[in-house]
Order: sequence, then structure tokens, then C-alpha cells
Amino acid sequence: MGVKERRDRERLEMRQAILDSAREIAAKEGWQAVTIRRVAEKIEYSPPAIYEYFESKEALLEEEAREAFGIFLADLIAARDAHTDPRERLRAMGDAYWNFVWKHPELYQVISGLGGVNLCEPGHEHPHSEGNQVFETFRDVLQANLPAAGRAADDIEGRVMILWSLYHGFIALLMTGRIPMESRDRARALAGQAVDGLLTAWRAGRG
Amino acid sequence: MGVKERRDRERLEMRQAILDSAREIAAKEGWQAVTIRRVAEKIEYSPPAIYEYFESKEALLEEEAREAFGIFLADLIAARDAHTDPRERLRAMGDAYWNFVWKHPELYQVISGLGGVNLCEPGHEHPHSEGNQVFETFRDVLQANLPAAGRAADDIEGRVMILWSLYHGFIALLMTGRIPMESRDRARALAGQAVDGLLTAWRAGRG
DNA sequence: TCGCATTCCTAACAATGTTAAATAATCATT
DNA sequence: AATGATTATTTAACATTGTTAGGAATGCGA
Repeated sequence: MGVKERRDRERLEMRQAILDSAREIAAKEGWQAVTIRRVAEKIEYSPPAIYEYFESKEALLEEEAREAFGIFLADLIAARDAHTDPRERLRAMGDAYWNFVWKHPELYQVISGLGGVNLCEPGHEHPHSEGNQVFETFRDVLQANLPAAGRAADDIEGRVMILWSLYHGFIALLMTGRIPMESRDRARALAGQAVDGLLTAWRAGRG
Repeated sequence: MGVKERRDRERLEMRQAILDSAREIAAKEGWQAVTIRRVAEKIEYSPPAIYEYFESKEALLEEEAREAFGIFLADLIAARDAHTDPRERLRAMGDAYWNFVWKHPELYQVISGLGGVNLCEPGHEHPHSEGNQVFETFRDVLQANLPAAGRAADDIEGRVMILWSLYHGFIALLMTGRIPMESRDRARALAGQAVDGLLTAWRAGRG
């Protein structure tokens, strides 16, 4: 009675085909161009067929965000595990963050509400467990970068937020054109420089 | 023959009424709810009437952004001029930045492409002279906060970008729900703390 | 008064997300 | 194998979006 299994598998394949098509359109033309009808045309089905696999366009985009978080997290963990020294680890994770964004802009956009993705709003809850895992990974590695003394007293999570905001701020300003794209490499250098400054301040217990 | 003047004045008033209506809707229900038809209904005109005053919805939003930049800049300059000590000035401008965002979220959104505003894209040029003025104002005040030695060699503008990214990053993460709104005050404290850390690093010539 | 520009409206278009209803395909059971 | 039920998929449509075409008013200067 493996017929049920096959049908489930086919259903998953269809679902994935929809996700892949949407992402492909987004990668080529931006999320603005991702339309139920465009996706349907790409997989050679009629528009309403999509609604057998996703409750709405928003649900589809949320699933894209979940996938994106998964890839992002995998990249970060790979970068961390490529080194043992805490400083090397943090540096590599910063590189991984930055590289992920410009290697898959559409993924970072759907994660962070950039590029005309409407998912993200203050009220809206983000139940992506990978999102939390990203945060926790950064927290653990940052903690290993700080002196043991007074570690409990220090607000490690607050400092993760600081670094996160710094990176995301630069990326958002670049992606929205506020900082011109020609300054991308310079922005990367500045972000790294700022992180170094903050780290030394924190190590010295002055932050 | 002041009839021409009167007509011009009426035209400007109508234009402003459109802008005000759009902003009012955005303030109450977000930019997603700002629709040509909603704006038209609010000013008791038919939808196509709007196109006599704005070439397109995008042009309307761009004008909103221009207005928003003007208010933002005025707030920043007022904060700066309320003090003479450079440190006080920078602190006050940081406060002004933060306060502007949460006093007029819809204005910051239309400026920065948050909250479902599609204006901002990497290619799109932003010819808001007020945007540059904001940057230059911050640059001058930051410069006054750094030691004179080696000022020319230091990358002041890069450091403005760093502070800008830090602030904007926190705000964007809050507005998109990545950082929960309950942590807003904590985020503000963290941002200030990070700025202090960076400033001391820069003053010591270690940044 | 006539012509002309401005202002505004009705009606419509195409594109969007989405739903209803009907049809085709597939499967389990007899 | 035939049948009834479930599932998959499509066609047609709806409401909402931005936007345009074409035509009334309106008021100005000749």
C-alpha cells in the first residue's frame, strides 16, 4: 500500500517546485515580480492550483523565509565549525553573514522584509526556530570572545543585538540604495572595523 | 489679474491635501492601506483627479519622502542647535533620530522603504537634497567629537555610516518585528551604549 | 460670444490575489 | 472490471489595485 506514500511524495515535490519557481523569479526579477500567475505559468499549472499547496501567497512567502533561514543557519554553522579559535570563528561568521546576503539577495530579502516583501511587521510573529538558532549561535560564539570575568553580569544578548543591527543596518542601507552599491566593499570593511572596535571595548570592560 | 496666482495657490493646496490625506491614512493603517482610491475618497474627489497633481503613485510617495526628510532634518538641526558642547550635540541628535522614528513611524518608513513601501531599490536614485544634508550634519558634529590630530586621515564619513547603520539597523529590526517591540527601550539603550564604545575607541585612535 | 486651457468625472483596462463550481483523474471497494 | 468517493486541476469569475481614454463642465482671454 505504498500508494499513499507516493502521493505524499508527489505532493511534496509539487510544493517544492512552487517554492523553487517563486524563488527563481525573485532571484532574477525581485520579489515584486513573484506573482501567483507567474509561478503557476512557470510550473505549467493554472493559478488556483497553487492554493492546493499554500493557503495564500503570504503563506508561500513565509515558507520561503523558513527555507532561507535554514540555508543561512547552515552557512553560519559551517563557518563556525571551520575554525576553533573563538576570534576566528566570529570573524568567519561575519564573513558568512555578509557573503550569504550578496550570494542570495532574494533569500535575505524574504527573511528581513527587504526588496518589497510585505511579510514583516511589528505585530507579526516570526515562529522560525532557525531564526532563534541563528541568534543563539552568534551569542555562544560572541560569549567565547569575551573575558570570563563578569560574563554572567554582562548583557551578551544585548551585544549580539548590537552586532546584528550593525550588519543588518549596512545591508539594509545598501539594498535600499541609501548607500550606493559602489560602496559595498567599503561598507564591509567599515562593519568589520566597527566590530573590532566594539570587541576591544567590551574586552576591556568599557562597554 | 491675480487670478493666475489664486489658481496656482489652489493647485498647491489641493496637492498638499492629497499628501496630507495619504500620510494620515499611512499613520493610521500603514502605507499598505494608502491607495489612490482611498486618498481620493478622503479628499472627496474621483481617483483620476489625483493624476492631475501627481504623475503616479510612486511620484506621490517620493514627494512624501521628500517632505519626511525635511521634517527629519529640521528635528536634527533643532537638536544640534539646542547645545554647544559637541558631545551634547551628538547625543541630542541621536535622541532626535530615535524620537523622530517613533513619533512619526510612517515618515521614517517612507524614507527608508520600511512598512511595505516599495520606493527604495538599489538602482533607484534618491535625489533628496535633505538626505545629503542629514548626512553632512551628522558628519560635522561627529567630526567635532573626534580629536583634531589626524582628522584628515581618518575616515569621518565612514564613521557616520557606521553610526547610521547601527541606528537604522536597530530601528529596522524593531519595525519588522525581528526584535520584539517590548525591547524598544532596551534597544535604544544598547544603541547608545554601542555609540559610546565606538566613540571612545575612535578618540583613542584605535578604530 | 467664441475658443482654449484647466479641472474633473465616468467608464473602462489590465493585472493582482482569491474563490466557486465544474470537470478530470485516481483510488478503494465491491 | 465497474462503481462510488476522494483528490487534483481547470475554467470562469469577483473584488481590488494602478492607470488611461474620452468627454463634460468651468472659467479665462480674445
